[in-house]
Amino acid sequence: MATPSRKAGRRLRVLLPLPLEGAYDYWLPLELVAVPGSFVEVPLGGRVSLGVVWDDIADSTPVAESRLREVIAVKPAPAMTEPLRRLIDWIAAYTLSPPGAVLRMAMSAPSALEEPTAAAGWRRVAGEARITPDRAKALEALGDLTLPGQEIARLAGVSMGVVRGLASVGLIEPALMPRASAFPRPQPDFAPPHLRPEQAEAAASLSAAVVSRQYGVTLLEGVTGSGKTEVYLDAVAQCLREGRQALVLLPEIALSTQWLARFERRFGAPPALWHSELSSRTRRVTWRAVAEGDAPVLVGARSALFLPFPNLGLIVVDEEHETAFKQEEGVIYHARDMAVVRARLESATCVLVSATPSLESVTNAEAGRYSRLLLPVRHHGASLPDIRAIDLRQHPPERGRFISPPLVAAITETLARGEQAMLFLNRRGYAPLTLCRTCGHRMQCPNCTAWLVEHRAQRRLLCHHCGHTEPTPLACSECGTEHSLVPIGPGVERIQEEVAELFPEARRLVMASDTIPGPAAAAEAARKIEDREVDLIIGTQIVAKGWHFPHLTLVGVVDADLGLAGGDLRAGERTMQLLHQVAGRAGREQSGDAKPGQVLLQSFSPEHPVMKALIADDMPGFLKAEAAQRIPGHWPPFGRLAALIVSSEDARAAERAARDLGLGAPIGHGLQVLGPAPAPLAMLRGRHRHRLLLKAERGVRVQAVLQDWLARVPVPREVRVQVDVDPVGFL
DNA sequence: AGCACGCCGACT
DNA sequence: GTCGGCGTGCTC
Repeated sequence: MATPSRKAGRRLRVLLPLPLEGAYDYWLPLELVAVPGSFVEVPLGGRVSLGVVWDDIADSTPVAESRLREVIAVKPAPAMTEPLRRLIDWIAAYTLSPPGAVLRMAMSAPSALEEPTAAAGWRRVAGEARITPDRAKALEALGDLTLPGQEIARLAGVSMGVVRGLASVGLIEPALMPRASAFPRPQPDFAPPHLRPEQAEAAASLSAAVVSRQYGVTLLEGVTGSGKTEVYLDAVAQCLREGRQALVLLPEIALSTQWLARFERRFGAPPALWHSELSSRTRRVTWRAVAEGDAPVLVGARSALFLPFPNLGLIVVDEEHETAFKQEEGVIYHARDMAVVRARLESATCVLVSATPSLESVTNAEAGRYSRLLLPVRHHGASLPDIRAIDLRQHPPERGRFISPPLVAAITETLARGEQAMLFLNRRGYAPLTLCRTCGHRMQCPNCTAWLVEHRAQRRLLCHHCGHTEPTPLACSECGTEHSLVPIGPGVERIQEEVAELFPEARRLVMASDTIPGPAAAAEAARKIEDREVDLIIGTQIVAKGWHFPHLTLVGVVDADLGLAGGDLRAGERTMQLLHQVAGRAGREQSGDAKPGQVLLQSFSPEHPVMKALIADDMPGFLKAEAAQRIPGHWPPFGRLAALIVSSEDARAAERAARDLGLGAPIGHGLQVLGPAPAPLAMLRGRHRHRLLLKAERGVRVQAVLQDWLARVPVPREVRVQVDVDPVGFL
C-alpha cells in the first residue's frame, strides 16, 4: 500500500554501525541504485548515518511504510561482499552481539567510502607575465607535467613563494593528477627460497589447497627455525599466482619489523599493513585498495579480518596459539576462530601456524576437521636448545636477589665467550608490589583490585589494568611513616639493576612494552642486538615473539612458575607456549656455525608437568596429558564455555544482579553453571565485577541457552552483563 | 553511538 | 526567575 505522498521506490533494509538489535527499513527512491552490500547514507533521528544495505528477510512486524525515511545517497564504493555480510551475521549470532556492533568493525575507515580524490597539482597554461629567473626555473622543472607545488619547488630549487607567484600571475593553474597506484605488487617468484624436502612437501600441500579454491584448514606446526614462515609464504606466492588476495594475521603487528623485512626480501615489495595505529590517511587508502583488489597481500592485526577483500584466497594465522588474537572488549571474539569462519564463507584456504599449537587446534586436527603438517627439524643443522631447570629450593639467590648462582655462572661463561644472553621475566616495572614495612599496608589501585607496580625510572606507581598512576610516595599513605615502603618481588627494571651490579661491563638492553613503544624502537632494538651492541637483554613477553637473534646462546627464565598460579584452565598450556617460545630465541644457526643454545628455567617446582615437558621437549606428551585432564569434566575443547561478566559501579547492584542470574541459571542435560563469584579482578576501572561460567557439553546450542537465560533474568540498567563465548583468560 | 527531552541546583 | 547537570530513551 503506497502512501500517496511517497516517491516511487522500494523498501530496503539497512544495517547501521550502532549497537541496535537489527537492521532498519528505509525507502530507496527510484533514482538511486543500491544492491545488498551497498554503502548508503541515511537519516537517523536528527543526523545522518552511514550504513550497509542488508539482505531482505521476511519480517513479521515490518515498520509501517509511512514511517520510512528516504535513503540520502549511495556511496561511490564497492559494495560489501556477501561473504563479509554473512561473517558479520555469523559473529553477531555467535557472540550474542548486536549485528551493528559487529558491522562497526568492518566500517573502520568511513572516509574510504568517498570517491578517492585525485591529488591536486599545478600545470602550465599559456599567458604572458613577468618571468623572473626563479620563475623560469620553476616552469622548466614543471614542463608539460602536472605536479604538486612542493614538488615543483623542490625540483627547481626554488621556494614555494615562487610557485604561488606563478599561480597568482596565471602562468600555472590547478589541475588533478592521475591517482598513483599506492600498492606495489609483491612478485611471487621474486626470490623463492631453497626449501628442504620436508618444507617443499608441506608447501606443495598448501599450494594444492590454495589452487583447489575450496575451504580447508591446515595446522602447520614446527619449532622455531624449522622454516614455517618460508612454507606459508610459498602458499602466499601461490595465492598471488592464482590472482587472489592473501591475508596474514600476526598477533603483534607493531613489533614485526623483522617479519616485514623478510617478506620484502622474498617478494620484492612490502605487503599492505593494517593495525590500530595507522594514520587516518593510510587507513583510507589501504581500505580502498583492499576493496578494489589493489592490495594483493595484507598483513594485519586481528581487526584486519573485517577488511573488504573481494577475492580472498588465503588466510594465514601466524602464532595461532597467541591470546592476543582474543578481542576482550566490545564485541568479544577470537580472531583465529573467526579467520576459520571467514575462510569457509570465502571458500578460501586457512593456515594456522605455530610451534606450540593450542589444544583446540590440535584437537580439531586429530578429529580430522583440519589437515596437519609437521616440520620436524631445524634447518642448517642448528641443534635445539638444551633446556634445564634450576631448582630454586636448592640454589636460592642471595637475599634480596633474584638470579641464582648457577644462572649467574652460566651468564658469566656466555659473556666470556663473547655471546649474548637474555633474561626473561614477564613483569614490567621495578616491583609488582610495594609494602609498608611498618604497618603492612600494600599500595593498591583505587579503581582496580590490583597492586600498583613501581616503575622506578618514571618514579611512579602504575596500575597495569586501568591507566591510574601516581608519584611514588616517600611516606606510607596509611600510617605516614617515611622511608618505610619496600619493593616486593622483581620486575624487569629490578633485574636490570641486579645484572648491572653483577656484570657492570655488560651492555644491557631492557625490552618491555614501555621501552619498545613502537615499530621504530623495535627495529632499533633488533639492529643493536644483531650488530652486537648489546650483551645482555632483559625482557618481558615481547622478546618471545618472532625475533631472530643470531648471537644469542643463553636464555635465563627468572621465574618459570609465574604463569602457573591462579585457577585458569589454560595456565599450564599458556606457560608452556610462552616458555617454549622464549626458549626458541636461544642458539639459532649462524652461517653454518651452529651455536648450541642453553635455556635455564628458575623454578620452585621443577617437577611440574610444564617444566618436565619443556625439559624433555615433549609437547605432544604435554598436550595429551592436558587433554586427559579436560575430557572427563567436558572442559574446552571437549565441551563449551561461556562467561557472563556482571559489572557495575555500584558494588551491591552488581552482586545482586549476579546472584539473580545465578538463581535463574539454566538447568538441563549437559549444562552446568559455576558461580557467581567475584571476578579475578573484582574491581576493574572502577567497576565491581562478578562472573558466572556456563559449561556445556559439545553439541549444546550455547547461544540459545544464553539468550534464554538473559531474557528471563531482568537486570537493572546500571548493571552491565557482558557475554564472553569461549573465554580464554579468566579475567 | 549520538542526541534529544526532562526534571532539580547556582547564577546574570 | 533562567542556564545547565547528565539520567533515560529513541532512532526505520
